[in-house]
Amino acid sequence: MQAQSNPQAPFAQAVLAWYAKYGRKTLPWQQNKTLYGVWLSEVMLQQTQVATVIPYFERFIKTFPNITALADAPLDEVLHLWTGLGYYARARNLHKAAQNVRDLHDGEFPTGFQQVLALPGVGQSTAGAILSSCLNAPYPILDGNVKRVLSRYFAVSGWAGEMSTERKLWAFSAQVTPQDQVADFNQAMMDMGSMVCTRTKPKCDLCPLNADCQANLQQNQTAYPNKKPKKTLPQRESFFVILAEQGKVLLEQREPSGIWGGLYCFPQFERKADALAYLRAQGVSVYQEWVSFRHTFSHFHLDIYPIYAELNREQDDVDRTDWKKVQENHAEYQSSVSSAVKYWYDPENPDSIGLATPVKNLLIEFQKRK
DNA sequence: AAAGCGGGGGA
DNA sequence: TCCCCAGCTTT
Repeated sequence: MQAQSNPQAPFAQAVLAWYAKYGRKTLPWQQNKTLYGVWLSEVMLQQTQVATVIPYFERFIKTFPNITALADAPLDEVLHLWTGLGYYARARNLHKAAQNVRDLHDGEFPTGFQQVLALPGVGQSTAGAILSSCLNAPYPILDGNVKRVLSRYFAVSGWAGEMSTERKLWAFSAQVTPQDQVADFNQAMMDMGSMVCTRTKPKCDLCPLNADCQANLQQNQTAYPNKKPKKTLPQRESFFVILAEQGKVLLEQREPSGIWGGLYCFPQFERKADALAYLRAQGVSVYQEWVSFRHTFSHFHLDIYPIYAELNREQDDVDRTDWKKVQENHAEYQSSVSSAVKYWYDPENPDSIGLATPVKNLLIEFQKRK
């Protein structure tokens, strides 16, 4: 989809005039713009607000100054730097995309819309955002901020998760996007969405579009965009076994896809009896139950019950086949983190691996109690 | 406690 | 083509 309006359109004029006065112009990825940096920032900004992204972006650029450096890095290192940002599939796709650019595009980030769109983790809006921001290419975008501005301005009814509503919003975005100054225009739309056309208490008196905004004229701004139909989330529970020995903690790497894919976690059990059976198999009879807490995903609540136990190898003579395997895997880890299934993590001397937020917090709790 | 936020992948 | 999935921050 290409932008359709002419550059003199009043909508774009008003938005660009607002941007000149109030828009964001000093974000880290707006300085010395490169396709690599803008792509990285756009992927981070999916599902995540600007203020949260900034420190992560700075660390990434410092560690991986160019896309080849990112492609050549171990995935564990990428997930490590992503720890806390959430939606870890984004990090796996980012790494894969960097390798595609290295292997298929000679290490140069592509400039054609279809080539950019083909990169894993890049959809229509992100591709448009990258090429418009860096090259002023006239592609419309449709992130959450733009959706809010447009659905209010045009009084679009229907939840944006429905295809028909999504199509309407894309058509409106294409209609209002000018042919010139697209980088500033798209940035302005995102800035207006986050600074003026906010979800609650929109500052319509400061909005350059207030005279023609349907929602403002009707004084029912917060009716748009229509809310997602809500359903009660199912709840599950999980018992996290925090097994310690000599200040180190046993972690396992999760499957490459699904929840917390590729991240390292404590051994997990759906039932308490299974967690205790596991401990018995390790020759452990004494354990502590730490206070449970809830971690909420988009589709379910997870009630986490941490069970802490210490292993003391000197005192027990139980033959532990599993234990030997752990030791072997630990030895293997010395040469390559990614081949490790299980290993002993030393919080005093942490490795570059990805950790889910509850795991990271429990490791902090573990250190506090030591 | 609830809402919000882009894209991948499988039905 | 549609529907389901995912993790954290903000309100």
